[in-house]
Amino acid sequence: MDLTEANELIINSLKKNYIITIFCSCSVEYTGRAKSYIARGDRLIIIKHDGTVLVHKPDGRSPVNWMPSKTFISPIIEDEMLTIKCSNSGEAMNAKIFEVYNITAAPLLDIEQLRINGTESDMSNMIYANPTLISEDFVPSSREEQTKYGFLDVFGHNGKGELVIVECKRYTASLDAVTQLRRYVERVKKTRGVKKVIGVIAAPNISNNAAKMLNDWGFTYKSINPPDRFPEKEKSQRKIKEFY
Amino acid sequence: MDLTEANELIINSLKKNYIITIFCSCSVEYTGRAKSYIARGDRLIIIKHDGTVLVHKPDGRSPVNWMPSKTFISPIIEDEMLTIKCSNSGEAMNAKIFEVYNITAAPLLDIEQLRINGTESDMSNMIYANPTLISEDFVPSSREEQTKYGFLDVFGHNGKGELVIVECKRYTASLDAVTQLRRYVERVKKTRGVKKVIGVIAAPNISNNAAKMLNDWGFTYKSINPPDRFPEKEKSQRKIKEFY
DNA sequence: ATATAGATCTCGTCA
DNA sequence: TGACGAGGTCTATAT
Repeated sequence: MDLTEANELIINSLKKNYIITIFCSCSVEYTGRAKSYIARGDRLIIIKHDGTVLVHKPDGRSPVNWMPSKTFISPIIEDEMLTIKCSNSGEAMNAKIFEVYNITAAPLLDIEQLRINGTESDMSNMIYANPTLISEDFVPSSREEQTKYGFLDVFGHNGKGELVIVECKRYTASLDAVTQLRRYVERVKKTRGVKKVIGVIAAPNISNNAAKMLNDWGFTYKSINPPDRFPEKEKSQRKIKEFY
Repeated sequence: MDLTEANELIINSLKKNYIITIFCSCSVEYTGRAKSYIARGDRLIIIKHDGTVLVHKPDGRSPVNWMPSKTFISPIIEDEMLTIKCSNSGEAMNAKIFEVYNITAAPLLDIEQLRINGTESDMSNMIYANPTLISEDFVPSSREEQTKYGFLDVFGHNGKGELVIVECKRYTASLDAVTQLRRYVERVKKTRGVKKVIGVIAAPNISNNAAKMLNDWGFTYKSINPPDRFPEKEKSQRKIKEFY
């Protein structure tokens, strides 16, 4: 397709707030949070009506380059190339198009929103509703709340005056999860001025190193699967006991 | 476009390993790592030759639904709808297409790879090459290495026999950054059997809470801008001294 | 606007 | 293959 023709089509489609897909050969340079460059190759460029721009290689899940919504987009013919100039406050991306194979533009209407479950939030709700998943004596008092101690997945006590903090993870709990729990436990200890706070990791699995660190810090692990997931494969089940 | 015709076009394009874009009205259900559903709306579906599938709403940077590469894709006419059935080990996504506005399919060839700089890795390299950025007496001995102590951004000593660990962050250092540093410091202390290890956060900014935690743990903060970035705005500069 | 933490995170790397 | 950490992460939420 002729580049001048392509340029006009893009400009008209931008005016109409169409979503635009461009099959083309292009190079892309980016400056902003980092700097990047990719030499000429065949790619798919997507321009959305909110100013989002995506550049996709022929494979891979993630765009090789992109600009977030509210980006200012101005296509221009320059040096016999069609350059899509994109900029916002602090970032700039230029896609230099050498050849256009196809342009499609259309208005798309979508007022629906994704409904999802099986998230970490659902997991903490499940635990809140079924506290015996943690222990027989666990009494939850808040869930997923920005308390003055910070954001705690599930917070409560054990009926003996000891506070309990549960940190949920949907997958294998890592060192990060344990340090996170530790941070929460210490904050509550400090704020409440108590010596003992029970810290619990609730996750389907826990990594070897994380389990060791958990043990070092006197926390406990409870194997819990998040709701609405495929059952874990047996081989990936870890036995927490082996670490004690 | 007729759904049967669309179905055949998709099947043929899949056989040829083309990248396929579908402007359509569809609903999408997903089961796997979570469960999700989005009701009928206009969307752009992208199928790549490596088995990646993306479903994009008319706005927003991220796909509303997706399947990773190596997904098995089988389009089928069912109940007067064109369903794109996608599955791999553990996940399944079905896009039920009610109406097709446009299908474009083409072979794209791209052998180029993105070259990028200004990452955290570049930042640790910069510090390694210019140790006085941290302090006058800092002597780095390794950078970004998976040592037996774990992954350390920059590791060295101060010439007085005291070990120094530098954790780099490209943006405002958060509580997470401090807990991470703390984990590294303790690991090195334990492994080397020394009482004192100097922990340093190198970042352009640090959050208020992170600075307090840093102070509590006796670590230090050094304001350093990562290379190849736009200069920080003055207003966003934090004064570390106010926390001490 | 900043801070915080999750995500169907994705992606690379290294043991 | 799992573990670990970065990312131009993105996104939502709370302050």
